[in-house]
Amino acid sequence: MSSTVPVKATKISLEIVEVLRERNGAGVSEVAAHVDKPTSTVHDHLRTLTQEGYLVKEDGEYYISTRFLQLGDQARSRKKVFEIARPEIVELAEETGEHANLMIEEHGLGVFLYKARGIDAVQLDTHAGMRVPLQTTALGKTIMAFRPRDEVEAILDRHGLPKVTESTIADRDELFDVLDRVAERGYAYDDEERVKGMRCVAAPITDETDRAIAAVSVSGPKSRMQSDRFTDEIPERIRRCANVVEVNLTYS
Amino acid sequence: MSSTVPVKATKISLEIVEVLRERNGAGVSEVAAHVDKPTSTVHDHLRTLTQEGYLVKEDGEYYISTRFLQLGDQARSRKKVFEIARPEIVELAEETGEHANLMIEEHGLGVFLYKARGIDAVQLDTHAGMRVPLQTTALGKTIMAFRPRDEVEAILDRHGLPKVTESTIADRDELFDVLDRVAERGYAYDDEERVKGMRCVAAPITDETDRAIAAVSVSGPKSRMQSDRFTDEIPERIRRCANVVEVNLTYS
DNA sequence: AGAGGCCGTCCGATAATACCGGAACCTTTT
DNA sequence: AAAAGGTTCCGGTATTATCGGACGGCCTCT
Repeated sequence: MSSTVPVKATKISLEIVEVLRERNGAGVSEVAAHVDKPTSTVHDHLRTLTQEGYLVKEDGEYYISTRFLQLGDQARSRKKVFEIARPEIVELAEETGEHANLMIEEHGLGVFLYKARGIDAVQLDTHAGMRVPLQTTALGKTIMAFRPRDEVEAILDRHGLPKVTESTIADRDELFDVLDRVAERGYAYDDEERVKGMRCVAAPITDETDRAIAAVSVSGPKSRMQSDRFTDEIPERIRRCANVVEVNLTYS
Repeated sequence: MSSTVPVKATKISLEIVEVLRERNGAGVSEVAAHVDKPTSTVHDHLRTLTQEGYLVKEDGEYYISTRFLQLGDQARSRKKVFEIARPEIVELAEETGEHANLMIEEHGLGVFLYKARGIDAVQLDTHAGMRVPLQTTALGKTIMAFRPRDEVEAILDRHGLPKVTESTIADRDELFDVLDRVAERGYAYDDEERVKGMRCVAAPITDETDRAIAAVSVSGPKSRMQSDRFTDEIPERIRRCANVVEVNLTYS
């Protein structure tokens, strides 16, 4: 479980940063409790990270600093698919009035690269950079559906199939059945599998070899995601979006 | 110079990340040359950071991963001023057609929190999270102008007054003269002090005690930033924007 | 106002481990 | 084919991260 790394001190620092993110700021002993280390050790790390400018200390609590903004921004901008897909995602959100998202896979997890909000979009817990198990979203499922089977198996071995809501797919065989259908159809659904009351349609963005490099989606409340709109209109619109991005990717 | 920290290994890891950011990806020996450490050591750190998901390795080169996106996003969203100012900044950009920016101070440096592009906006090197010495921008100058003098002195002691272009203020007394005028007037100018050919107007966002917590600006090419527009119209518009944000900040 | 508890910070000894040289390995070049 | 340049692996050693303990500040409760 606790994978061994060459530089343990770095790992601890990163774990501390992660705790600060989860808790949205914390004091020394609070962090210490969560990483299971003495306060003196945690204090050493917090001090180091603060001195280097990666944390800020505000009235006794440590917080993530905006130093990470530059890093995150660069990591994202490096992805050609982001730069090309962004305007299309914005348009998708405007036309549908719902949330439109862009996801990539990284280290076996789904990463929300970008999110645009349409006029009717409900408040949602997704935010840029969020990581989720691939099989819990329509986005992730389309990505898996357009990847070689052994690669998908390797990802599942690494991250398992955690159950997020009652409807999350938790069985490996069942998942592969679903993926087969997604591959045939060309788009995937998510019916309250990650968030209760929310439905989602996603289509892959593939390269020349038909391998998924990203996925786009539209998601909204179940009440609005029904009948023709859910089964034809939106899938059609999303596939068109994905296609435009694919074409623009090849000419750049 | 090389400040001493409690956990040196963490510092080295962070330096390596910084090198990868600057170079936008690099191999082991390339990084090793820049941090002045043997390749074996650098390799240990790169391996650790990659295993923990903060870097990705693509055909022999290491890159910053989108893991940082989540961290940066959270650091920014935590700032009330960002959430409140963002829509105003967008409007500012739309109305003027130029670049509109939001800056805060962190660890004695100016941090671009948000940037909106108007229809006429020229391509610029600013991006979210970018850090600059305060005195090199109109934004930074307004922030300093609305901070107590001893605090400004401390910042200057820490970061000095690096010269970026020929017109950058490099003298401490001269800077304080400028800051005094800015404090009187309520807004600051930047005439090619950071980027050749670019002019900028900025106004502070202050709290109840008249201390600057952020600054907003509009920047554009010298050709369009002249006469009345530069001396009255834009300053007036920016101050109004800053004011709206200030009011909204107190009621939240 | 005083006492007690909690939390953050500092210090120093020691055991752990980060560091680095060197060797093996892989890939590309000539 | 072999050399060059890069990356990865390995293990000894000296550095250093770690952690217990002590100090001091702050808030709370009596």
